[in-house]
Amino acid sequence: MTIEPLLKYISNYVTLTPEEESYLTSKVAYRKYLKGQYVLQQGDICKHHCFVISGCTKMFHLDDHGQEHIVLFSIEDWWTSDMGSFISQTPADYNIQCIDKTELIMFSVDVIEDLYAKIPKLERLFRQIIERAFVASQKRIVRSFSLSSKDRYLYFKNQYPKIEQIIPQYMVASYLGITKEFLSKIKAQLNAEE
Amino acid sequence: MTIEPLLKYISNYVTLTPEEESYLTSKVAYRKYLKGQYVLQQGDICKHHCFVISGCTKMFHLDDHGQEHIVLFSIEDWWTSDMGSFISQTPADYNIQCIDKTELIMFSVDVIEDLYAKIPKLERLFRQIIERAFVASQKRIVRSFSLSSKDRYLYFKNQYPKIEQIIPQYMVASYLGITKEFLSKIKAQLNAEE
DNA sequence: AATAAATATTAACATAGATTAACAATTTTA
DNA sequence: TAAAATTGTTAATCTATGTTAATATTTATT
Repeated sequence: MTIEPLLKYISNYVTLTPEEESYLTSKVAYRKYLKGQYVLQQGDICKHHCFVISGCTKMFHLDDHGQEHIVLFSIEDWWTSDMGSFISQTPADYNIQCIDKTELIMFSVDVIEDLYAKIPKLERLFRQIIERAFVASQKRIVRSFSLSSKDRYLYFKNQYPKIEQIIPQYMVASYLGITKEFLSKIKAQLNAEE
Repeated sequence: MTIEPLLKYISNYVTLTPEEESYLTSKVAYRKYLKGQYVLQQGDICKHHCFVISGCTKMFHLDDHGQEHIVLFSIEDWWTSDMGSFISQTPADYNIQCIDKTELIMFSVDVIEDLYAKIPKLERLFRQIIERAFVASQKRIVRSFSLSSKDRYLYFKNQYPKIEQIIPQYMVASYLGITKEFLSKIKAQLNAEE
């Protein structure tokens, strides 16, 4: 069954009864996207919080100069949504686009609220997931101020080796907040070092 | 009563019964700090999640070169803690220091878990608070990549006018990720503009 | 009020990283 | 397999911001 990876993911943190599992399964939506398709566009309302079954998405903001700033990559077992837009149902700041053929499990606002009410364990789990995402986000801010571009690249490489394999290099540059040309230079320099 | 501002803050979001309010009150700790005192030091375990009643704190990371990177200012009605350290009881990445005489309401790990269990409304509220903090943190990452230092300063000034009044300028610079000298230059330039 | 401590400014010079533009390599499509 | 499209590299030049150091201003202490 396609939803299996989500149930397995959840079971790492909390134990659901068979009834709870089938209730959850009955409520969420499964959807396949092709490479290049948008799950969300900046300005639209984010209707779903999504769990990635397979594939890869990027979430990015398009600034006034038409520049893309990648905020988040999501691969299997991770989540994606414009949380700000989702929780207040206001226009999104971010685009979410599939970098590969991607399978998602989608939680609508109503469904997620219903699940919180019916299965409090899930509210607890989602709180903990957000807490960890928040911690990671704050750490990224500190790294962006305290590390050089080279060190941020090395950190990324080390932290997300899987992601580096599957995305083009210019997206890594965007995630790191540098130009693709400068990342090229950094890599050349790293190669020269040994 | 010193805890009143916390109850008032909570009442903006959820309605507690008088029993719940007094249970909450019986569980949390109130503490006064003097200017300069540390609530938490990098490397220690963060024992409390704190609500600011009055005063101001800064949370910052000290990097390998001894440089201070300010992650967060907290004034009245806001929260402070090293969330990563608090939730997993591991050594803190951040220092929390009082910039002024500061009054805090402190939630220990045990207390907060007990409150979540006894008053699920509070778990919901805390989830929502974290969600908003996470959204704000992600937006700050995007600003740090898409805006110039000048524009980040203008954003800060506009967003946190109260904080700018009470802290020295070199801390604003640290929060923005620039040197105090460069912030001076930016301000001189802004003054020259009109 | 006088001194000391903390904070802010200014200017000369240095550098990480951006920009531009041309080209090279790889991947996709015909 | 060839052409087109996408991705990556290199090098010259430019710019935002950092560094250093001297000085000025404000605030706290005696």
